[in-house]
Amino acid sequence: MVDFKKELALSIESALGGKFSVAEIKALIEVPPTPDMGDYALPCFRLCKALKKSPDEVSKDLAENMMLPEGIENLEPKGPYLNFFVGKEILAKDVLKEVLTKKDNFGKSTIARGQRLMVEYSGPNSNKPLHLGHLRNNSLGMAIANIAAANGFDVVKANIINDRGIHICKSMLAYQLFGKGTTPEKQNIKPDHLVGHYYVLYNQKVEKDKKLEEQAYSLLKKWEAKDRQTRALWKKMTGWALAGFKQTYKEFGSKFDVWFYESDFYDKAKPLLALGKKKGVFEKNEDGALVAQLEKHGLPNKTVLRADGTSIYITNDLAVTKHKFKEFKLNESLWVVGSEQDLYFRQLFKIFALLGFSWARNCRHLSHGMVTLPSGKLKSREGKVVDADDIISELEELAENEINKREVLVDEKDKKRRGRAVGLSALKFHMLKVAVQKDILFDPKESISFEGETGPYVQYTYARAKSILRKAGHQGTKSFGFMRLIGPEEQKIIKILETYPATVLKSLEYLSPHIICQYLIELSEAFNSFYHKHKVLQAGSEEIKHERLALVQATAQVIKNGLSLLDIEAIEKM
RNA sequence: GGACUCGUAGCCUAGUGGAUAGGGCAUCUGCCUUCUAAGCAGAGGGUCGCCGGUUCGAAUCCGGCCGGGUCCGCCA
Repeated sequence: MVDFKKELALSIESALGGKFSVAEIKALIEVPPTPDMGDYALPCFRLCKALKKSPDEVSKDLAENMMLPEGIENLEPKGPYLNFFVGKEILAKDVLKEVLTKKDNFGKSTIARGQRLMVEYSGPNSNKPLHLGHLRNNSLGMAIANIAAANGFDVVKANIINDRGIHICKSMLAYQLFGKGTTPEKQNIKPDHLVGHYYVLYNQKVEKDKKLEEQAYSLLKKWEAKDRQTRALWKKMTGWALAGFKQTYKEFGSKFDVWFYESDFYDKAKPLLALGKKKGVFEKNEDGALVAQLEKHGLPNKTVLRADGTSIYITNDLAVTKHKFKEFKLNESLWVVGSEQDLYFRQLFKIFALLGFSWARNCRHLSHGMVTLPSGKLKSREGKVVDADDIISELEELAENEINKREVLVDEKDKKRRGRAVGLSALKFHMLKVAVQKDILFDPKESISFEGETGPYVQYTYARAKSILRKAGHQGTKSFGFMRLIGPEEQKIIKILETYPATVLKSLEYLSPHIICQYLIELSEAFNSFYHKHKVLQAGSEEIKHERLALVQATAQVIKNGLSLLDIEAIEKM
């Protein structure tokens, strides 16, 4: 595609006699608020001082003196702004040809080629099932991984299972005391839910019996001492939890290339701890615990090893991260984790820097807001959560009901498949469309809709477009002379299509999938307006019909490309 | 108490220095013998938390204040 901003900047630069660089001018050029003001505009405020003229004069003089680049048909000074108009036919041809020849690759770039990026997300504790918070995290992790890959990153999607620690021992203890050797099969319950049941039970029982705390702790010591019985129980229960997670991931669409288990790393931090002691980064405090001395660096100190020598979360993270960079030869590592761990990651990364690892500066925490309920924070300990499996199946069912309302005699299997696609898109889009750092208040009764700015709305737009192409028997556009797509509705779509590649780059730059969501909403709105105003199949002439079909095909293509970045399925029929 | 973060119509939300602050939900009015009404067109609804500052220009940057949230564990 022609880079009109660059072409304009070149012309303006030479008209101004080199007083400003092309890059400076290009950065100033923007898109005016409404189409009647043109396609591009130069605000002249920044230029006027050096030129010793008023911005209005600069704009007027430029309008008289500059050469119009090819494709720019007109220009118009309007007060301090200089507005440019791209030829409608040229724009249509330029954009549609690009979309329809690149197809699935439209919007991809190679700016990060050769860079290996690990995206770590999900990170569940193996003592309870996944909940809605995990689903936001998973949606983000997948979208970020897709967006990075679309820009050339060699992405490694990683999951670290927190399968050891005091919290695991709590579920184990409750099961030991009250489980009577039951199994998920005997209870006919999803295995991770059985484990979660005992975690909640522990927290109920410990209210009345504080001795359970000591018992859980002694279980942890036995575990670290590799006590055979304890390990056997642990293996059984984490196996259940993991089997359950994998079912949920499969249903939700979460994918991972690598699985890390904390239990493989809890005792691998010794060399790092020794290094830290040698460098004076870690010091024993009066109780005997090993503490990272961060206060002189503006952060609170952080314990890295308990006084009794057992590991805590950060002990593992030290070892895992070193392993990650070394074994996977990473250029960068990104942790997709909630904002409640902001301080933790600042401490962790600071420790890496103090230990002298060069990769410390390539660690990044993608912090996201929490999901809260009208009654407040999600609390697994009290069982006050929106369970991931429940909410997924609930939405799939709601979507199936919607299909039932609209269609009779649908094939059951097909209905299930479509219901699943629509339900998941409602859920994922809902959590991806807001800026990452914002908290999301989730009201189970009201939050998820299939109308308005939603995933299903975008899917619906796609299905409409595909339906037209089907009915037209459209085989795909082969020739690219578009002289008739000059109406405001058509031009609006074309201009939005044009900005897709820049939108994808922006969402990578800011690590913000919501930019893609906003884009898809805007494109869908433009297409639906066009759809209502103009007929494609019964257009005035065969030429118009063919050109409009190309526009429909290009719109469908870009919606599909955008949705795939969000890990949402574009379906042929709603 | 300190650090971080958020504050935009009744509710949710976009906006990372530029022209008249965009959308969605809810409310109201129209539009299905015409390519899928999960849609479209339109109406009403705004002290962009408050006060200062920087700037030709501030929802956006800076300072202060107010309000919500999170964190400041030898939990994860």
